[in-house]
Parts: sequence; structure tokens; C-alpha cells
Amino acid sequence: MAREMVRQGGRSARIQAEVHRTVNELLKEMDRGAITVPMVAERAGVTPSTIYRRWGDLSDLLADVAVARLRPVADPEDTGAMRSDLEAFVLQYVEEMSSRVGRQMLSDVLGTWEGDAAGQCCQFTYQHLETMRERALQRGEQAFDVSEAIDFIMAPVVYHILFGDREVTPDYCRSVVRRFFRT
Amino acid sequence: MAREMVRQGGRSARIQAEVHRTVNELLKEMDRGAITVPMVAERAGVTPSTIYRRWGDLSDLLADVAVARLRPVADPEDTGAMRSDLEAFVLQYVEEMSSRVGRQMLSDVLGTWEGDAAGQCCQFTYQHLETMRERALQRGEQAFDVSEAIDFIMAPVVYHILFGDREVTPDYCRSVVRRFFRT
DNA sequence: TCCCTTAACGCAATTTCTTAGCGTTAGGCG
DNA sequence: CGCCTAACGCTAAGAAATTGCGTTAAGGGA
Repeated sequence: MAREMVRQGGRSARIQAEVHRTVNELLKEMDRGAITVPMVAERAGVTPSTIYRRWGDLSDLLADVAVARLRPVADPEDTGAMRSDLEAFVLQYVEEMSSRVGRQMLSDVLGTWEGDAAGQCCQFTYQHLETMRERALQRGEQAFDVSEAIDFIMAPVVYHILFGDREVTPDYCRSVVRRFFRT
Repeated sequence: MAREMVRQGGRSARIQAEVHRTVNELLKEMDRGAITVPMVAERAGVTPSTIYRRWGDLSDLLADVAVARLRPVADPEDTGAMRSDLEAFVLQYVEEMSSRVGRQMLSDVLGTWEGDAAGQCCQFTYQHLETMRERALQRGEQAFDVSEAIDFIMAPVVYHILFGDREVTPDYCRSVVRRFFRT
């Protein structure tokens, strides 16, 4: 579910916003597994059936909220050089994703294939990397390949966040970027 | 849930096996989202309350089944050389994980933190890589670092399976291994 | 501007799933 | 062989999910 709204103004948009806000609020207060649709509905001031009809079920709703939250609001910071741009980006990404809530958002996104949530989030990353690549080109730097940056930088970081097999520290992030430039 | 059984013989073990078998069967027949606890219970010939008590809820059960299925039954094939060992391993891993069911198992494992399912699966990979490393040492090859193999080989492959942003073809797998040895 | 169409919502009844109490069965140990 | 109790089955109560139907209010056209 969470399809694009046919009607995007007024009541429908208000409810969507309110439900999203409520989910984010609950996500901070309690464990993801403790959240239920009726609970969200009551706090948001709507009836459960509204949520079920619009989003399908709880997983789809959570995935939809996650995608909305992961959707970038601005271009990645311009630090003046390609390498520091990449470093800043991955550090911020990890900062957001390795928290409890961030980790849960990731698995919510990966656990559903409604509206291709995973693909969408992936696109956000691609777009950011592409922006950084073009910036590098304009500076006259020897630019990098976006899909290689995914493989060398993003993939390891995401892997360790998801599987929890090692701390994803800032130092580790920097070492990953360093390794990328030694290819 | 899915804790280690206190009693590991007889009825308890029979039920666990039957429930696992049933889940795997259903996973082949229908979409993961269509499966319910009562459905599993009926087919397995047990009451729903047994499943709820033992596994907690559907996600925990699915994660438990996934971990059991991912648990290796044998050491990775010995192909005679380190590089071909790694290639064979990643090819088989991808073969299993990039199917619809495999993809679902992965997200089930990542979507729960009961019994550290994700960590367990990760351990299986580590163990296999470690086996291959030791084999390489015995052959007198210059062995690789296991955690680097994770970052260079497994992470990209898993990333693309999960996010679905590109086909993980055998050619791609081989190119990932090739890249690893050019470090 | 006002009306018409219909997407989206609220309400309520129904169905299905989940939880919990309690008695029963059957491992595992002395 | 018999005791202890983990684990199961049954059942009832509670919560969540689904569905039909009437109502509200976007959005488009006269």
C-alpha cells in the first residue's frame, strides 16, 4: 500500500501527516514490536479501518514511514573535496542508521516490497552519490564510479549495521573511504 | 523465542521438526505475508497456542526457521585453491539467497532480534570463510583476512540482494572476488 | 460560483488472531 | 519404577483485522 494518493489535498493529506507523525512519536517511546495499528489510530485520531484500508497492515505502514523519513530533504554537504564529501556522507548515514530506531527503519524497509520501499531508499543513496560525483567533476577532480562507491563504502557499512557483527565506528567509516581510494 | 530447548528429545523435538517442515512447505506455496500462525498450526497438527508459547509470534518463528535453514550442514567445497573456493562459496550463497524465498528468509532474520538471529547467520558465514582461510594456509597460499572478505565480497552481494538495485549475476559475483584479490 | 462525482473516511458488525488459565501428557532423573 | 515438571492440548476471553454501508469532502466541470 502507501500508494501515491489520488487526492493529495485537504483531509487525506492531513490524516497521512498525522499518522506519520504519530508513528514516529511511538517509535521513540517504545519498542517497534509493541506498536499496533489500533494504537496508532487512537493517537492519531482516526479509526483503525482507515489505516488498514490505506496502508494494508502495520509492516507496510512502518515501511512507508521509514521511506518518508529516509527521503533526503537537502543535498549532501559540500565540504570542498570529494573525499571529505564522501566521508561526511557516510558518517551522517551511519549516525542515523545505527541507532535503534534507524536499524528498525532499515529492516522495515527491507521487510516489505510494497511500493518497492527498498528500491526507493536505495535510489536516495544513488542520487546523493551522483550529486557528489558531479560536484567532483566540476572541481576538476578525478571522479569516482557511483556503483563502486556503493560496493566499497555503503555495502560494508550497511552489512555491519544489519547483522550487528561489529561496531560501525567513525574510524571504521573513514577506513572504508580510505580503502575505496586505494583501489 | 525459539530458545534452546530444555528438553530435546521425543515429543518436543518432533513438534519442532514438524512445525519447521510445515513453514518451509508453506513458504514454497504462498507469499510470506499470507502465512498465519493458525495456518501453520493446523497443517503441523498442533494447536496454535503451542506455537505462540514456544516461538512468541510469527516473525520469531519465521526467523527461527530461516536460521535453521541457513545453518550449514557441511564445510564449503574444497576446490583446490583459495580463489575458486571463495568463488564457489559466494556463488552458492547467492544462488540460495537471491530467490524469492531466500530473500524473504534474509529479511526475516534481519527483522527480529530474538536470539540474535542476524548474528547467528553472520557467524555461519564467518565460520565458512575461516575454514577456507585455514585451508589456504595449509596449502601454503598467502591467506586472506576474513573480515576483509566480508567487506569486499559478502557485503556488496548481500546489499544488492536486499535492496534489489541490481541483478546479482554469477558474473558479478566473480567480479567481486576478482576485485578482492586486486586490493 | 455551485453542483456532481467519487475517493476517502467513520462507524459497527463480523471474523480471525492472540493471550492466558488450567488440566493432562510424557521426557528425564533418581 | 515412580516422581517432577517442561511442554502440550483445550477452551474461553480479549484484541486485532476485515468488510459492508452510509457520510464527508476533494477536485473537476458547467
